[in-house]
Parts: sequence; structure tokens; C-alpha cells
Amino acid sequence: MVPSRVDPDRIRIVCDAPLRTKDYVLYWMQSSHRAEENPALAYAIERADAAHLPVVVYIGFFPEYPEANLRHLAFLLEGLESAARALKALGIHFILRAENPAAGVLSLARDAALLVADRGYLRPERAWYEKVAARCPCPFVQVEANVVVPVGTASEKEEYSAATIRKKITGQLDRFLVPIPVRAPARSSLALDIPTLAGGPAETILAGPGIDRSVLPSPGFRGGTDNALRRFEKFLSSGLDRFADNRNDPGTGIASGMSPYLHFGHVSPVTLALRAQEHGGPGVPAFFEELIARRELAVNFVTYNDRYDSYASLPAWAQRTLAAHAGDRREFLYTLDELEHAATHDPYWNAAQNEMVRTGKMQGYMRMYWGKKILEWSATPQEAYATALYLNNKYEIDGRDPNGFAGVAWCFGKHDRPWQERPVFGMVRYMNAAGLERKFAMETYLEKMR
DNA sequence: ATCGGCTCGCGCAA
DNA sequence: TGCGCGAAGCCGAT
Repeated sequence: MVPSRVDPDRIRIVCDAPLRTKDYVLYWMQSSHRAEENPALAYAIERADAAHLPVVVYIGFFPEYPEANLRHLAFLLEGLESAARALKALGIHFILRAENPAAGVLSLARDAALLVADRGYLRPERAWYEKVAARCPCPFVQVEANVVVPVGTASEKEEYSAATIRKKITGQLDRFLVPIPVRAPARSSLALDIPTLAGGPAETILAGPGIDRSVLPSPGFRGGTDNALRRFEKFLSSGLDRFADNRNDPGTGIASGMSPYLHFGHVSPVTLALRAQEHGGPGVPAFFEELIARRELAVNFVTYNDRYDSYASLPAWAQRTLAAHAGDRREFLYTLDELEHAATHDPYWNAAQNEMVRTGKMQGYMRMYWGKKILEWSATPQEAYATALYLNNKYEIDGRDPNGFAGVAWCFGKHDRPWQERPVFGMVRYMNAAGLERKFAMETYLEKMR
């Protein structure tokens, strides 16, 4: 067999079986919704070419995904339209069906010589992969396409902090920061007669029943690889050079804006890292820290800690100290409804909440402040944790991203160290409005949110 | 304006 | 076993 361009550590044999004599190689596009720089797709094409078979791409669009609403689903479908155009240009038949992906992929696998999937890391995706693995009639291979360093290669256990995983990741960058361009397969599958749609085009699906319309699509972010790359080029030319110094400043608004696109796999972190490296300059290390070290620490967290979405994921010292202060008097107590409607006494917090509700993306530093205050203003730390996750997942375009779970947990002490003990927080790091004012021109941020 | 102290636990050197 | 050090902290002393 021709050696693959894809690093063997990205590849996991889920069901080992000989290639079958069948109609096509099936790529189950589950977490990497793109045709560009997609090692799972590249791998499927390599295997198909070697077997003289066409490649078919399948995605199961599943509006019942936990906590999904119109904001997430509209962005997701914009990305799929972009992927569909790119796949067509490559001569690849794209099957989009509104159904449970595990059921859909099993039905298409009946005629497949080989099943290739990309890899998501959360509980719902893992359950789908297990279900498919248990009943798959053909060999099943999974390729990690949404991280620079494969999660198991970076570390085989849950890491304690950014410091402990950082060197394990940066030591592997030379090996994994290499482009694997997707080349058109030798055989087109466009003429294959496989029904592509159940439920009609995207607009029809979104207008249909069973869609939670409580949160409107983001006015500023449109999904898709093309939109991601256009936005990123703007960031490279006008933001990256100031990224190291200004990324924390809520007023300057310097951010790549890539997290929604990374969340749905509209763009590859390898693409972004390589483009940033080409651009060069003082912002590159800081950008790598966010894009690779912190993001892949979050992937490590959800992979190895099966309580990633609960208070129980916190380190022992944090749970101990928060428990010791659970009975402390709270100076302010807000209900979920008051928080959700940004009706607190704190203009900075309200602005951050409004930013998230309106735009679908809260500024990075404010995310920390926002979470810390929810801890401070809730009756119990457990309740605060649930509130922060609920709001994050509902309003952020990239709600339910590993980064979201890790980010909320950080506010409660995860991946952090203890500090001076104080009421409510115990030894969990405290943040306050005076700190914001000391460091930043906060009026600029408030002005933007008015 | 700047600086030390606060506090736990990991990972490495010894 | 000891020691250095850690996403963005705050606070009080100088």
C-alpha cells in the first residue's frame, strides 16, 4: 500500500477488517466540516484511489444535539454549504441528511468498502462512534483532523495545567505542523445515484419543527471555510502584530475570531498556525499559545475527564476550598433570569453578557471576569457552575466546545493554582472590576456594547 | 509605580 | 525528598 501522507498518530483503527469489495469509500464528516486541509478527507481519498473506488462524503445533520439552537444550527449549515461547494469542485458526492448520524452512517456503510471518520471529543460524539463501531459492517478508521497534535500523542492522561501540557505539545509541532492538501480523487462520485437530502435544503430544515429558535443567528459571524479564511487574513494584516500586547484588552477587540469556525471544523488549526507563521512577527508565540497550547489543553480535559461538564471535574483543592466557603454571605445574589437579561449592578458584567447574547462571542478576558462574577453572585458554587455553562452553551456560537468547558472550569480553579484565601472564592483566583479599570480603558468596551 | 506575599501540587533534579 | 514554578489575580506596603 502507498504510504499515507497522514501521520500514523492521527489515525486510529476502530474496526480492523479487510477492505470489502463494495461501491465506495465513505467519509463520515462529523467534526471537520470542510474540504480544505482535512486529513480525514485526504486519508479517505488516498485509500479510495488505491482501491480504485470513488469517495462519498456523508453528514448527519442532527438538530436534536444537546442544547443546539438556531444560532448554532444556522452557522453550522452555512459551513456545510461552503463544504458542499468545495466537495463538488473536487468531484465528490456529498450526502447531507437530517437524521441521527450514527443511524445514517450505518445505513450508508452497507455499501462501503471502508468507513473513515474524523474525530470529535465530547460524550455525544463518542457515543456515536461506539454505536457505529459495534455494528459497522466494514473496516472503520478514525482520523484526528481538528487538532495540531493528536490528543493521545500529546499526552495519555489528564493534564494538570497549561504548564504540564505545553512542553509536550510544543515539542511535537515540527512533526505535526505540516500541510496535507486535499487532492481531487481519481474517480468522481458525482454521478452516483445516492439520495442526498432528507428534509430539503438548509432553509427548509431550519424552518421546520424541532428547531429551538430562542437564540437568533449571530449578525456578525457567517459560517464556512471561505468566511473563516477571509476573516483570518484580516486578523493577520491588522491584529496579529498587536496580539501579544493587546489581546486581553476588551476595548481594542483584537482577536482572530476563529473559535466559532474551529468549533465546527470550518477551518483547520494547522492552516491557521502555518499562515500565522508565514506572517511572522511578535504576535506569533502568543497566538500559538491560544490556538494550540490552550485549545489542546481543553481537548485533553474533555477527553480524559469524563466529568468535563460538571463541578466534579475541579481539582480537589478547589472543591475543598469552595466547600469551606459555601456558607459565606454573598454580597449580591442574582437569579438565572437576572443574569441572562444582564440585569446586575455591574456595567462591565452586563456589557459582557450583552456582547455574548447579541454577537455570539464574548471577548476573551471578559469571559474570565464574567465567570468569576457568576461564582461570586450565586448561592452555591455548584449552581454557579451550572449557570455559567448553561449561558455559555446557549449563546456562544461555539457553545459546547471543549474550550467552553475548560474555560468555565478555569473560573472555578481548573488548570489554575490557589491564591490568597478570601470570602466565597476561598483560594480560587479572584477578579474584580478595579482590576479591569486598572489595566484597560473600560469605557471603550462599554461604549461598544451600548 | 513596583514589589512581595498568598497557596497547592506537579514534575524534575538529586 | 526538596525545590521551582505556575493564563491573565488581588492587596497592602513602600
